[in-house]
Amino acid sequence: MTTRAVRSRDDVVRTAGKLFAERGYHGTSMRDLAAELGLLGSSLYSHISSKEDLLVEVVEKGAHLFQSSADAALATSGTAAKRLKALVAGHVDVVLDHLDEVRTFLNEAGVLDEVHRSRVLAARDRYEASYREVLSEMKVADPKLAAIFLLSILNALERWYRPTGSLQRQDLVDEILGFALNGIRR
Amino acid sequence: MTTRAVRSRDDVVRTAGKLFAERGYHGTSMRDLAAELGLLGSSLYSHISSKEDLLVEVVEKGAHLFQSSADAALATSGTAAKRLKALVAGHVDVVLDHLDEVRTFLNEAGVLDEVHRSRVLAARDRYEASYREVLSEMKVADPKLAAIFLLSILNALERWYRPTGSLQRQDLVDEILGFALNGIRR
DNA sequence: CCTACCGATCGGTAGG
DNA sequence: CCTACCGATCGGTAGG
Repeated sequence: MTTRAVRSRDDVVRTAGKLFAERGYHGTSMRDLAAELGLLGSSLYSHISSKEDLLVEVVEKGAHLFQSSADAALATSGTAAKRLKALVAGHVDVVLDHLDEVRTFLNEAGVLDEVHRSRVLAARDRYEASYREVLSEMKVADPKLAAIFLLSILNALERWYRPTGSLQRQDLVDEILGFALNGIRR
Repeated sequence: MTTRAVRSRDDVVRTAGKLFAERGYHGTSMRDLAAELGLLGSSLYSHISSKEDLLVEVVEKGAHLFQSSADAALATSGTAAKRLKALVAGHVDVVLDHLDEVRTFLNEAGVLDEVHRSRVLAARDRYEASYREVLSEMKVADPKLAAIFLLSILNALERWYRPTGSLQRQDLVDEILGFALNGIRR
């Protein structure tokens, strides 16, 4: 006899994040998602109410992780340089520990309806403002542009970094900070 | 009487690039594409043979633009620093002048079948190798990582830069080069 | 380039 | 969580 799979709502949301990250929202069907969980498509609707709601939940989880990380980093006592280091280390941790939610947050937010999309854009801007603020404290000439450049490096990690490689997490943080502070002349 | 729209194959490919860039490959239906051209879905098939072929064509156009740009930059005489500047200026030109093909190249290549995807990955690695080579000539400590960081900044332009803003193209190039060479301490 | 289709798949529901 | 569906939309074809 075959056993029926029984899944929690959290299983559904987490697996949705995985598939949205890998194949994109429009590239993932509800039947794909159900199959990944060992269910039939219709069974998903006892856990969630719509595919769109699932995307909202995953993307907002990503947004929340980044904001929590930034809030903690800004609360670090000491110099602004130390807070910048905490911001970068926190960002790296969020990307590497919650890759699916981060990828969905970064790449699929554009699919959301107007209301949710603008909420996500606002969250992103608030997060970026944390970087601008610390960079301002460090008397950087153009904190806005510096924040964009640093976050470009950080957000791109999702596209190339593999934890199985030779570059360890702490080294990665140091390399990014070194590059941001001094460029390639080190 | 209403006039029949008559489109060229190139119109179809260019418009496909626009929609793939904006909504993603899976978020664009052939009827969406046709409507954007003032046609009915079935009319597209006198120009192209499949939706997948359309994606291949747009992505390979993006790959080709970047490679041509790098080849020209590497042919620049003078110092390695000058060649790096040519690489960065060329990349910025490609992104700003061919935004749709670039966005599709960067964000939708993963949708391609195995054969085409690995071809695109190889093209990307060849392009990145141009950066590694020039950075090596400049005696950078870790040319591989420096190339990744610089390209992270360059590829992210697609996500935030608006030509209507106050930052001009040449200033953008200078800012990126300054950041890459010296970091935020300038 | 349009008319008229095709089978397959989509997100989702009713009811058990 | 499954069975049995639903109408809508998908990529694509035949023929003019």
